[in-house]
Amino acid sequence: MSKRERLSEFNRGNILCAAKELFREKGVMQTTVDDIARAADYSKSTIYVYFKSKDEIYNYIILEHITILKNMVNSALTENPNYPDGYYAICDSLVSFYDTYPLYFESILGEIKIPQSCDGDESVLVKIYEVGEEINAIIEGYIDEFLSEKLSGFSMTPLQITFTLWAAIGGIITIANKKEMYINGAMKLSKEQFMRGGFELLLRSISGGC
Amino acid sequence: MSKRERLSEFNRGNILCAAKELFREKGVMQTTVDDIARAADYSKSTIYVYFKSKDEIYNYIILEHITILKNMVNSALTENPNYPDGYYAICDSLVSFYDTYPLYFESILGEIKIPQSCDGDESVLVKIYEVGEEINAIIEGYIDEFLSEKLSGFSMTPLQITFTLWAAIGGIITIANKKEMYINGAMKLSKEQFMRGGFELLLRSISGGC
DNA sequence: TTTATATCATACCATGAGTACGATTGCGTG
DNA sequence: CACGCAATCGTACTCATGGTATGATATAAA
Repeated sequence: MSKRERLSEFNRGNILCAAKELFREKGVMQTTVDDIARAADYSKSTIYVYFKSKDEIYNYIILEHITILKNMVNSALTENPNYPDGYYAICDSLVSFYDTYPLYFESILGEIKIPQSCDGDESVLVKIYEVGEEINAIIEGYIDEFLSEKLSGFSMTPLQITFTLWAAIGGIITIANKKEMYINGAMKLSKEQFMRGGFELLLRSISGGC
Repeated sequence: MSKRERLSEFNRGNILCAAKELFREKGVMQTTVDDIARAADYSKSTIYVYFKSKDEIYNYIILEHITILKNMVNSALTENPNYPDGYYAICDSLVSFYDTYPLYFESILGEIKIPQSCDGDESVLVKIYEVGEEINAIIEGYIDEFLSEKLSGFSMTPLQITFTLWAAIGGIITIANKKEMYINGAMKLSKEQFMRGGFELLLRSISGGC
């Protein structure tokens, strides 16, 4: 990598870092491009040299976080290779990811809401997609290894099960957090207890059955 | 209701109707208040006589749609009072709601993303919340009636099960639609097949078990 | 006819994304 | 050292949009 490229990476990194911090502090919408420029100590013009738009900045941050998530899932399964520990470890990864980066959870779950139209090549979006695929593959491998014999009775492929669980777990975490008050009040449960119950219920659906 | 009030309702209805149509045609973000005024044939000033903000207009439309959803769920269960038909009927209601009103599905699932801070009384938001509660109650009644004996083995209350299923079903529908292409390509399934598989999996989790 | 209310048109403000452009800085090379 | 190129800067702009202000006009009741 040439010196030029390294410098460029350095600048991009600074900008992303400042943006990340501001997004966390005051939310994505409430952060203006001028804010980012000020915090990163560049002029606004320079920001637009390195990124096409605020959206692109956001997408690069999403890429960073989906990669973090991949690593979390990966090490969860490395440390808990058996069944059902691995399953719960994945769930815990997701929960802990939500707790640490609540801003990005939803975007990542649907692997980015494609903004209006994906006209340009938008290489960031492609990379995000690819990391999403890697996460799929990791989980699918686990499902495949430990559940294939139990699942001989029904017709879903490991990929389909993976996707279904992913969707259901994501839904449970989302609701648990959005409706935490309600869960505390009407069910007398902490959101953690609620989620745990949900994960157990789901597990029963793939391992249970006579 | 006085003539004055009736006129007022009439005007509010016209505005909401125009907004609804525009939201459907070009999306919520892409619709400006000026657009709404032009389409409804009022001046912008008048719009702001009847509604405090664009957000409030949006919330009234949400209220309308969550009520539609409540009626759909209700009649689904009236027409299919047994088990497991009722369960699948609820799922189908949600799917069909998504198909007809994709714009509002997500907002309604989390029963509205509370905008920044719910400072004012915001009576619309309260009403939305109440209709959400009514939907909960309807489904909870069904769960309670048909599954209570099967569930004696484990510790979840019907309300918790209702909420968990709601969250999981919502997650599955969301992902199925956002990732329809992927599901078609990598799994060779239509999104309907995928969702059906998911719903069956979930049902197994509450009815299965030896 | 007077008065209150609803509606209107128009102009305006504030914010924020993104652009234009000319000035400046600073490094590498002849 | 001097030149030139590329990065960076600052400022001032455009444009879109939510929301407000204001004073004019219409309409219906008293």
